[in-house]
Amino acid sequence: MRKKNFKITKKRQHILEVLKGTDEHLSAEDIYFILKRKNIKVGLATIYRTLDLFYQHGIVNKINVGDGTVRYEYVDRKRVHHHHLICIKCGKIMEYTDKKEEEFLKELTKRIKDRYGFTVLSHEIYLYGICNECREKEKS
Amino acid sequence: MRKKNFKITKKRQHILEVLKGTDEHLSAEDIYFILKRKNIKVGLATIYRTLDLFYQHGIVNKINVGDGTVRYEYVDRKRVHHHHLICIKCGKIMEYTDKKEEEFLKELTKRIKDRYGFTVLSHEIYLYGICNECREKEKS
DNA sequence: TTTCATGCAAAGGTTTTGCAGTCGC
DNA sequence: GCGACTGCAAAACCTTTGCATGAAA
Repeated sequence: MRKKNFKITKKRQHILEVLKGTDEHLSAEDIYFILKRKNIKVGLATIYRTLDLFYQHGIVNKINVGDGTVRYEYVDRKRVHHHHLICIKCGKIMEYTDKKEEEFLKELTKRIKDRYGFTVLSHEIYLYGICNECREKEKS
Repeated sequence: MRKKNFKITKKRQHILEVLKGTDEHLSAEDIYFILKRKNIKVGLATIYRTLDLFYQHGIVNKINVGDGTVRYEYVDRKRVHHHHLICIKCGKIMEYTDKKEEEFLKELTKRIKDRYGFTVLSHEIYLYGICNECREKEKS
């Protein structure tokens, strides 16, 4: 997995650490400011380049909820596969897991292959709606 | 559905027609050039504004496959609900439908509500992989 | 005739790129 | 020392906005 010509530098480690240490879905700019607050100076361009590198190597996932930025999350191989809930009121992104979904997707992949000749390699599911907090607020 | 202060102009009709007349998933720029080729001159800004208007009124869906643009598709109420297959080689976007998926999503919506208190209102599923044509090409 | 729609150009926000300097191995 | 990494600033890109003009009801 680790191609040659791929150096593990301090700055890259810092970026990875930020991603590992949060359950939020961060944009490049988010990471830039988080590091800045810790007095770690990394240029935005470097962050973009590093995130792309990580993505090419399967170290992070891209999340695209249509808010004008690409967000990233660390791929933790010890965790169950998950998907995302996006609140259309406050924009919060949450993760969910569902056992039956895994089974379903496995079957779906097979059906897609049979019907369309398309080989599914990965999937993204986004569920849009109203989160608990926003629903409570609306009541009042 | 049709709010007041919403005029049906020639240009808006042209834009809608383009969307109705294709099974591709078009960006604002795509639409701009398609109209241009037909000698119909509509400014890009107008297309963006119109697409947003259509979106607000549920006339079109947004598709976000992470290629740096937002794409749109006409919401045909006579068609079954569908989701998208995206080829990671050629970038082609295809649609698929799956009866069992509909059932599954209905159940999933209920489980999400029970477990997370999150009310699902809509969903997007993107399956990434290799399309038939690209797989054939790879063989050779 | 009043209100909304449009075009143009400018601005906005995010991401990428060129290049000179720096660091890791 | 060489090749890869970084920062900065500029550029590229997609999308939005302000404003004067034009079209629709």
